[in-house]
Amino acid sequence: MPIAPVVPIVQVALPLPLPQLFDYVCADATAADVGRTVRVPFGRGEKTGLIFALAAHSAIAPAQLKSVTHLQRETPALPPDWLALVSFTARYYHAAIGEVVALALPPGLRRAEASDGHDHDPLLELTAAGREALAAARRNSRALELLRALATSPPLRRSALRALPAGQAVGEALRRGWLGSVDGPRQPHLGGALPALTAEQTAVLDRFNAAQGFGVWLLAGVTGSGKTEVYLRLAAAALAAGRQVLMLVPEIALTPQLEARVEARFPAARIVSLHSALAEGARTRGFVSALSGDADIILGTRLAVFTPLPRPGLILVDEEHDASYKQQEGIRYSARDLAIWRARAHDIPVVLGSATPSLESWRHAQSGHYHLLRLKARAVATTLPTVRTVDTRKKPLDEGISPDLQRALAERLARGEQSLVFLNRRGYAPVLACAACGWVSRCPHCSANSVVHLADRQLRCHHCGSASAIPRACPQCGNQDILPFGRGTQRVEARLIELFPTARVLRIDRDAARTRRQWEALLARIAAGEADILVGTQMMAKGHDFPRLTLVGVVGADASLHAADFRAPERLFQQLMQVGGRAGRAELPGEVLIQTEYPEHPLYRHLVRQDFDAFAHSELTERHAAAFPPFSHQAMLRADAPDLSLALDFLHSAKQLAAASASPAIRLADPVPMRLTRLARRERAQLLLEADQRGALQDFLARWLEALRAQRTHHELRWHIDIDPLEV
DNA sequence: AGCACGCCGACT
DNA sequence: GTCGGCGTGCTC
Repeated sequence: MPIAPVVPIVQVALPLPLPQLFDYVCADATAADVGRTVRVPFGRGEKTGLIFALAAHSAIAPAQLKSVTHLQRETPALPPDWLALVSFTARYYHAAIGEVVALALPPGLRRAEASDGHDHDPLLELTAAGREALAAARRNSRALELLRALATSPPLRRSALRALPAGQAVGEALRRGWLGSVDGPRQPHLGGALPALTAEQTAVLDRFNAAQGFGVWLLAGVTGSGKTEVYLRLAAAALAAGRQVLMLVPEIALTPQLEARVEARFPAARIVSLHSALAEGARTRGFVSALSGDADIILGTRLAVFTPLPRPGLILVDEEHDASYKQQEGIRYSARDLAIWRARAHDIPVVLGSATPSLESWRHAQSGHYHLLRLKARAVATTLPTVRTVDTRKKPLDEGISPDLQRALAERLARGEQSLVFLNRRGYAPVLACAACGWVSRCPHCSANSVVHLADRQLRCHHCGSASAIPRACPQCGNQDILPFGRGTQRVEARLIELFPTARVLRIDRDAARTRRQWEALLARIAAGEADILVGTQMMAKGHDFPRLTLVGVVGADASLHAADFRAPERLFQQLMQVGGRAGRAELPGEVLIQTEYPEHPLYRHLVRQDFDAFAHSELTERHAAAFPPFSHQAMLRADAPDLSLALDFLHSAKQLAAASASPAIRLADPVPMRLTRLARRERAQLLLEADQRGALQDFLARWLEALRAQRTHHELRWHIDIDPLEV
């Protein structure tokens, strides 16, 4: 009996919202091709997919199997651990595997062209000897050896320079005298005088260094305590061991300082920066350079968690509590949680850093699942800012500004110091209203008010972006006296200009800093001392140093105090700690004034004492009593449609379907309209699911969602599942 | 998701 | 008599 030749079958993930892999015949495929991209016929067209596995047989009838049209072998294959990360992401967030691939791969690798090989990594230009020399130098993490390797030959030198970030390469070339006396940036200092460590920092590093392999380390350090220095020391050790470092930051646009600091500290390391604002080519080059093992440090936003790391050593997650680690649309993954999963898979440490850890992480640190590292003192010779509340019930407010704040601002002005008035609401006023008939400026597409923007004479919806001119009279009754109610940054700015005519007032919000360039220009003006009083939203809260800023006034924080979301207090505390941390750096002591009508509120009392532990303890006690996360696990089924009833009907039927098969371990809430029910002409509703055990919830969801997907629904209805939702 | 096929209303 | 609405079903 003749033995049938075994034709290899490749199992391919395709960019479709379907859970399964697709089998294709690929005559010359070997195990080494797993993780490579392929061009395959699909339907009547063609698609690019990623080989996830090789198989000898397929469940699909042989006659129906098509053949791979092109197997891309130019770029290195994605390694098995990367495929495992993608598979896990698909499984955990209940997303289609091909869609996770599309999310995780940079645009340049999502298409596999028949090779003309015109797009390539600059490093590939290096000769074999050059690559070896670079790799050896990197393993030893010795800058001089790397430079020696660069200097061996002009072509090698040129290629190697191109492999460095532009500014750094110019600097290096200048140092080496390769460019003569061309004007360029100042020489980056190599190594040089490292900042001295505080006793706390030393203790933290010692504890970390005594451990090895996988571990989650929660680095809880107050603002200014030198968390970044700890990151850099940890990174240095990983680099010295020839390993790669993945460093995640919430928003790279807001952290050019960190980028510069990393580059200055590791001039010989290849640093790749990855974020969604990057051009397609640059993102792809960064990804490939990490994949090929050339990149040493990968600095990026949440999407960088999918960067392949052939020689992983350390993962850092800065500001781990930040909500921007959770994707809020499409596949709603948490980069912080995936970073932890990856660290476990690679058996390497992951460090979560924050001045105000998420209560999830804090609880894990309390229970011993994570190792807690603390930095309680500021690294520079300065005490923490003093924080006090201003009871606004007893004070006359002038456009929201209390006499206390006014006095404090005047003092700073007299001393030539900077102040920040923090108000997390942009625009002039949140609503325009008619006192005669009760008309208010509603967004025509959302269940929200349209915000008055006096600067460009518009009413704008902050949710859908729709805008219209400010009417001169009430559109409903013709009354001429329609008035803006409430206050935004523009209004406070305007009043501050009147109150302090000699002061230079600068507003910093998303309207003033629409682009990264505008934002950097504003930062430069602040740094150059061109502003006395800053009026800013939460943009101002994130990791920037303002050396001359000594006063932070918080206006209108009470609004978040009574929000329905159980995470609202956590967010408010984090935000106020963070913005308060802007006050007082270097040798100037800082002061924080929080205007409130509830000075006795426990949240403010913890804030005044800057006692995160006590705040976390009281919040966790409440969460425990209510069986909220981190004491339970949640998933949210959301639906939206032109009609609310359509969305609610779907959720009700979904709940019925769930009740039929759910174990008592799964708690199903009732379908309810979302807080902002109407958004961009669609009505939204949600159904909350809870369980004490993550596994039970996951098992149930897998079955339930499969059944839900099999159901046909009204064509105008959209739905999605959100695992570990941040907003409930 | 696309993109077919497949049956019922207003037009050259 | 056709063009076209989107309901349903499949894609290795």
